Amino acid sequence: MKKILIVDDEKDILEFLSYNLKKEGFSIYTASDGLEGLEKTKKIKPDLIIVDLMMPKMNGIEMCENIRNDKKLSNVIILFLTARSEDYTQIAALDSGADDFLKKPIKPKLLISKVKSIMRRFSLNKNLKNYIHKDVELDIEKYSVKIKGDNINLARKEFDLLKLLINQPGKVYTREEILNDVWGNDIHVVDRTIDVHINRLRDKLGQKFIETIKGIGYKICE
Amino acid sequence: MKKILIVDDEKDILEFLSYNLKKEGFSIYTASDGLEGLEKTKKIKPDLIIVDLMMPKMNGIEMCENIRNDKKLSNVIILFLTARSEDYTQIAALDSGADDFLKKPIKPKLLISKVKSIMRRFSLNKNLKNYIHKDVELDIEKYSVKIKGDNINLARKEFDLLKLLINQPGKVYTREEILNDVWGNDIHVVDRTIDVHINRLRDKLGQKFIETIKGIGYKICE
DNA sequence: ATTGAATGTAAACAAATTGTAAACAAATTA
DNA sequence: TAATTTGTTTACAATTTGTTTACATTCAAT
Repeated sequence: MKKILIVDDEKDILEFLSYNLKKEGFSIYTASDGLEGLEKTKKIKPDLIIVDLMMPKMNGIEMCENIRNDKKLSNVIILFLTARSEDYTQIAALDSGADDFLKKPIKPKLLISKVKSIMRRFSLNKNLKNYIHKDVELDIEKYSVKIKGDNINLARKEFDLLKLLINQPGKVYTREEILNDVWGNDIHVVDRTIDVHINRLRDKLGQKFIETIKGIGYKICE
Repeated sequence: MKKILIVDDEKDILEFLSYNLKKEGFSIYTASDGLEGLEKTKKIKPDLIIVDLMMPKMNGIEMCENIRNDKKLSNVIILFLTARSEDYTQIAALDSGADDFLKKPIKPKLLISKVKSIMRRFSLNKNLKNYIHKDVELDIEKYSVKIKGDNINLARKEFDLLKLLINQPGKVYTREEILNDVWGNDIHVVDRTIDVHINRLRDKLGQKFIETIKGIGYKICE
């Protein structure tokens, strides 16, 4: 399910947006200033961020620039929320890396329509994703994995497994989740097979990269 | 160079947009109604289409739907031009597959900014005429390939295959992608045929130019 | 410390994928 | 038409990848 982070200091707007987007089946997260927004972005890794231009602590443009400068977050789509319609503001925002605009007052239908449109556009390019965690860098499109900049070779299952785990470092993935995601629909393998692949990943990525949670599953160390 | 097709029935606007976008180094093509726009889209395969909502013969929304329903054209970006700002118009347009809006009156700076922003997001280099990677040089129009300046002879299928792969060195192309792109619509070949052509390309370009990603496909080494 | 279940790990085996040469078919050119 | 080039299929070898198994080790609960 697509995750949307909404960042605004006005509670009314947060609630209004949350309500309307939840109704459409998105997972909604909120933050009330730029700093919090930045933190949550790192933590949650939303697909889309809707952010108010004018906020205390860190405004939308600064937040946007921060996000765009972080390789790990560079895939997210950013939608600006603004009452202002002056050109210079729009240009400043575009240069900071925003993908689109929503002007206040926001009308629900238009909101949904825009969000869906931009999501659709995004899903066309979804293979461009990169994951970076510690020394390990994963490029989905190139099917390549680097450690400290050096390419290493992973077999397909190893790659898929790593791709899943690195999606959310720190999160424990159960054997069931792993089987469902990496092996797919009709699973005809013993679940010890996972252990073997984890073992091979450890050989290649270092012993401390993946942690075992006994009785549950595996996770990538934060 | 990026190609932009502008479709509008008002001459003033065509000229205004052409002037401003040419100045930025884009190749500009124009059409004055939806039908002509559709034809030129098929012929020119622009990177971006700027199209007026209200036009004679075929309006922007119809044209947009036609384009989105054509698989070969579905990658093009569509930017709507509208004087109206009523929500229902925008929604209809977004649903028909438009990617963004420009509202009249258009301000030059905002126009350039938006076009560049949207181009950046879709920078896939699809319609380039020449590709150069390492020692290999490809001229699409001449159908010729040079290695270190010396011409070599590639069969048509080999050329098409190389053209696809060299589009994005480093990106892995799956067998499916390759079949769809090189063999086209009704594919009547076994996918091992790809391997044979890859093999022949390797004989001609050197063994290290194309890399196999086992279980996935092939890519050109960066 | 003991116990037992869970996990680590190496090795054996099975399955899948690709490289490659050769044969043949189809298309193109002389 | 014949000769040549190009495209496709096939078969088999080589290699890589995936899975299972067996035994060793670890860890947490008792």
